[in-house]
Amino acid sequence: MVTLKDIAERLHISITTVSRALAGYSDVSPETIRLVRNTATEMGYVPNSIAQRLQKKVTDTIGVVVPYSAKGYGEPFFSELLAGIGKEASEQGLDLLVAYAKREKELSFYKKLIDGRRVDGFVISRTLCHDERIDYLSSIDFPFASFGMVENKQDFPFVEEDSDYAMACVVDHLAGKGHTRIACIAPPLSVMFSAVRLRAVRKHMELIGLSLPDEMVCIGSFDQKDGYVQAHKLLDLPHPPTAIICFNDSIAFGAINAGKERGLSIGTDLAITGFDDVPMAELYRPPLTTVRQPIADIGSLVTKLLIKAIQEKHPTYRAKADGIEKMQIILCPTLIIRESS
Amino acid sequence: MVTLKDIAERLHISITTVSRALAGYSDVSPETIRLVRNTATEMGYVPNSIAQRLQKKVTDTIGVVVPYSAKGYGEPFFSELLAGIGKEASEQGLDLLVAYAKREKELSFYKKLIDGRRVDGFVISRTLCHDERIDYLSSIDFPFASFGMVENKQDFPFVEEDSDYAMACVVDHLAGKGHTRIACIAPPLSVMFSAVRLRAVRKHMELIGLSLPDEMVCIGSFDQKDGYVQAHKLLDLPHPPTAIICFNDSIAFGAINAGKERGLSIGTDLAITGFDDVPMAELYRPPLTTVRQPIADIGSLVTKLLIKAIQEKHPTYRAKADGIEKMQIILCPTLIIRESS
DNA sequence: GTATACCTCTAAAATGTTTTGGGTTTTTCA
DNA sequence: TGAAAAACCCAAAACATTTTAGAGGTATAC
Repeated sequence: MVTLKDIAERLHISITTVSRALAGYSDVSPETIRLVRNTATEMGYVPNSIAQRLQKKVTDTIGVVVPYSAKGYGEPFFSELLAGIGKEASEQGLDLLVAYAKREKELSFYKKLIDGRRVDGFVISRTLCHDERIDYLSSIDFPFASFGMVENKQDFPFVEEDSDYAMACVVDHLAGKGHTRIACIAPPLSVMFSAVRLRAVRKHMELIGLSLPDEMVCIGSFDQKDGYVQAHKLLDLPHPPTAIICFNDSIAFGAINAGKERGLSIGTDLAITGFDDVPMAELYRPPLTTVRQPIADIGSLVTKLLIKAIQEKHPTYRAKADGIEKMQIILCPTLIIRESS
Repeated sequence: MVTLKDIAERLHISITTVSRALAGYSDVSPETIRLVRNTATEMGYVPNSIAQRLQKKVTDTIGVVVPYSAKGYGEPFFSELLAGIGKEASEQGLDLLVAYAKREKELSFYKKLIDGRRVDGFVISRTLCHDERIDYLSSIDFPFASFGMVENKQDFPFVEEDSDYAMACVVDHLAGKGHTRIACIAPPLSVMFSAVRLRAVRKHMELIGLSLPDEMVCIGSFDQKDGYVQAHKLLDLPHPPTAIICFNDSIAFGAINAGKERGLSIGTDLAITGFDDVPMAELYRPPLTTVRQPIADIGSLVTKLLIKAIQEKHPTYRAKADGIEKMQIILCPTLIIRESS
């Protein structure tokens, strides 16, 4: 492996000059710069990134901790988000370090990566209303950006969707079809997006004169199986709903299956909506009415926010988040109406 | 941040001794070891992994390059595999570096990560019959392990499923239901698994006296949309098939949709089988008959193979692949019969 | 009583880079 | 012609660790 020293010896100049020539400092003559750069490429020089990192006290790496539970790994949500983050990182010349941690060990992974100086910052997703990751990272002033806000804190970089608007669209759409008994299937309300979406649904139903009684709100998990179970519960009620708002697409797929199993015609007898618009939504039968959130693009956006946050600590940071002004971004999602409603 | 030097100064001993005490060398007295370790934890010492890496010439990081095309990111296949790799890596104390590269830039990402000495080895997946990644890595003797073999080379670590057996099961199952006009929808045959599976299907059909004419073999892409298109093509034939073997689950979902659209009853009029058994397979309507490959577990297994390969270069490597003997592993998949056939 | 082995510790080198703080030569301008 | 300024270059320190090679002392063996 060829090093700066090798180049220096070959050209009979100092290592310093080689380093500065490659970096394009103005106190190196244009000739020398040209000469050094040519020899470097000719000799196949590639900087040793580890040595660079040791010296610069920067890792050029961003971290993502993906939680996993025993029952299953990759929810489509995380893989989409990861792809967006990874794409942006790769384009900016940053490495993406992914750690898979059991839920209960999650925070210790953040600590380990920070203490080992292995990442410059984190992308956080699926925030909780009170999120210990965010509390911890803010408390030690370590750079991060998140997809999702939290209940008690506002002064950190995040991307959030306008749930109020999204749910208003969904409720209006269903009410417009004549539905009055509308139910919800939600993940645990400790999860920020779940709490926010439920609040939004309730608010808009009341606004248009509908009520959302407690038995019409089912709290479960994130996945299809749970959507199936919760939908059956709802349909077992003495006055079952005619429309079910599911807080993500996986849940909605499960709910559709439950409805079908009871011989209901999804879209006419029973309306079902999702949230996210994962690729499968369009291709499911019937195709799912849902709220589009371009998750991969959001991943890129959060990454840009993170880069900006890191830059403020390291003004000479290699990656630049051009065109990013605000530290908090609220996206406006769109309702995609398909046959399930 | 506390360093070895800080500990050494506090205890009035040398940096060397601190280092060796923490590492548990036998030429440090038990007392000193105890003292040093206590002070280290008390002071909150965490080794600077970058400095360690520079010295040890090892990164404790494994790399995965995920290809993406313009139209879509995370196929379920990659996210499952990634989860398995990540889980294993995290358990072994290794970092997982994920790069997202456009197909045409894929090889250059490998080179970049190697030249920048950023990973100790790679996990490769979805091999091609002639795979330039494998050619390159073997040629420079850089450690890797793959999910999938290649046509012209046998002496590298890989995990492969027994396609011959799997396809024999599928063909027997369909033939047992009385199907004689059986078709295939396959990804490009330059992809190793696609070529191998097609060969296996053909072989077993001939073995039981059936033929697989050319018009019954559709070559397309990997995704649902393509499955849909190809299935329509097959059903447009003068003598359409009564069973379609899809070479992965996504393709099968698309084929099911195409069949439904024509008013065919999937499972009775038209049998459809998939491959992989992704979580959605069980939950699709109708549930998909498919070949189970535990992709996440395979990810872990390939990672273990990789660790073993790295160990052979660095006998002192931190991660150990215990219980891994062979360098090539052929897994026996199982046919999961559901309602789609 | 001397040689040997052993136990415990350490100074210095090495890893490959960037930065600091000059140093030397050449150019510019009065 | 002399002084100041500019242009170009470099030695050494620093980053935090591990390894090498050996020092100094005590215990063991003959």
